[in-house]
Amino acid sequence: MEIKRSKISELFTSKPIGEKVNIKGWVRTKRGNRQVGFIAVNDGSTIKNMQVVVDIARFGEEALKPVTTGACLSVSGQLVASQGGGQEIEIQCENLTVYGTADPQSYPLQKKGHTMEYLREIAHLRPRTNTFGAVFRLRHNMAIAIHKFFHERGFYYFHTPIITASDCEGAGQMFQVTTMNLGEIKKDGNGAVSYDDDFFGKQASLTVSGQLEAELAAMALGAVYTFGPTFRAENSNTPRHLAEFWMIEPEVAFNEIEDNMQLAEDFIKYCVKWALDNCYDDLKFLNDMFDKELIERLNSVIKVDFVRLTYTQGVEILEKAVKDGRKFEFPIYWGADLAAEHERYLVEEHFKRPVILTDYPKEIKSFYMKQNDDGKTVRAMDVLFPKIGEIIGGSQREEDYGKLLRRADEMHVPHKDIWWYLDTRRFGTAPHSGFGLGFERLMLFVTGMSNIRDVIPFPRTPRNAEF
RNA sequence: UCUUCAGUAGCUCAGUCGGUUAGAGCAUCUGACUGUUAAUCAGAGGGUCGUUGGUUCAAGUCCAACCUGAAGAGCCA
Repeated sequence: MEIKRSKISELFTSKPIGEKVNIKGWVRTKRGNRQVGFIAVNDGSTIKNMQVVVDIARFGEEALKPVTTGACLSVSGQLVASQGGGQEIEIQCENLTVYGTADPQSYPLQKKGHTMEYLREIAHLRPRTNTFGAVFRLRHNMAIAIHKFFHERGFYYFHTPIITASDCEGAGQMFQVTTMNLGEIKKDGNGAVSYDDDFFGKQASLTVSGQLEAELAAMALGAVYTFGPTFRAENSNTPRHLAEFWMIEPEVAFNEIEDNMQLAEDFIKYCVKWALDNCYDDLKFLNDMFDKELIERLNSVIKVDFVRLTYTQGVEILEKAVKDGRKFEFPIYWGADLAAEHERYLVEEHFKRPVILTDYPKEIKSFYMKQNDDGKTVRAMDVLFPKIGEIIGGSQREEDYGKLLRRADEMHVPHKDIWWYLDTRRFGTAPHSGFGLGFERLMLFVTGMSNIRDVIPFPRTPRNAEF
């Protein structure tokens, strides 16, 4: 008789002791002696393994030969309270089918731990480890939390283009998109590449941000957010950068910078709380395995108020620290862009909690940010987090057509590339604000992982596009 | 892109002042064991010392270039 398959997570929740159940999953370990075998099976539904107990006398030693680490099984039997100490329940095996074997000589995952660097080389198999199972379950949950947060607040999920012909944000080097034969590129009279015959009839690239298009949507739908892939061709080799990453960009009409800050703070707290409420088993594993302060840090972030101060105040604190003998590698003065060491000092040493810095000098920020009356600063905001630095960058946007135009000119953004963006300031302009958050940066914080390549299934970095 | 560190068995690493046949733990295989918890115990097999070139009587070890990985910095999210 066929028994309906249960997910292991369901069995651990409902614990139908005495019932006949069926599970399907992959072998993590096998132990035992001549009389009895113990198989730990994981099906991805939870970090917990189901222990399957096999009476060797009944099945024969040969039957267990193909049951090795990595093999895929279907197991039926009675769910019983475990006689051993390591787990609450287990399955007394009555029927065992091997769907797929995994040759132990060549299967790259062993029972013992591996380094993250090694697991990156076998990214096709690393979801089968406890660590990456936990990370990817969390990744899913964070995506759900993001959509729930915005949906509950009346935001619309707005899809901005992946392929774009405008590079106006200046957010970084772009990947070019073309159908031209790179072996025979057509040049014009001046030796410049001619895009007339290219697919779009002009130069096109992968998006570095959906912000400008999200602003268009905010000017109609009121409150929107994007959540999609983003591409940067920067040669950045750090544990915090990817060439392909996912970004969340809310944009809200009538929000001033203060509303924007509140939204950012509420948003992060909502996501962190979601993880604590819905992924505790996985967090506990990551906490015990990699980062002993993870859960404590997550709990603390949802409790404290983020510090809010202006760039000018931040620089004053840093200047005072220097006067008191604190050494920094880079000089600090009003007008300087803050280096990572400066941000870290403010967050980790001075305030010891998340910090939102606002009102930066206009020279070090983008053309679209709203200018303050002092003529020197813009209504930018960066949310700085312990361990990972800048997790959010945002601003109130310049809604004044004339001021925006002047700023675009000063920063050499051609009008012809952003005529559609400028139009929003000509037709029914409104104060509005928004921010961008790198999804994998949030993942770093929530999982406690230390390298961004370990919070995305298949990382894209310079010289690496395997899988 | 810059700086620093690393690359030796399937994995994680040791290898002293350049000198005999390159070692360990885990994994794998064989055997033992009446309920194991990263099971335990005994034994066995397993090496292009990242690549190329150089110095030397002699190179895993010294030098150079390159490749790969990591950390920090820059750029940013």
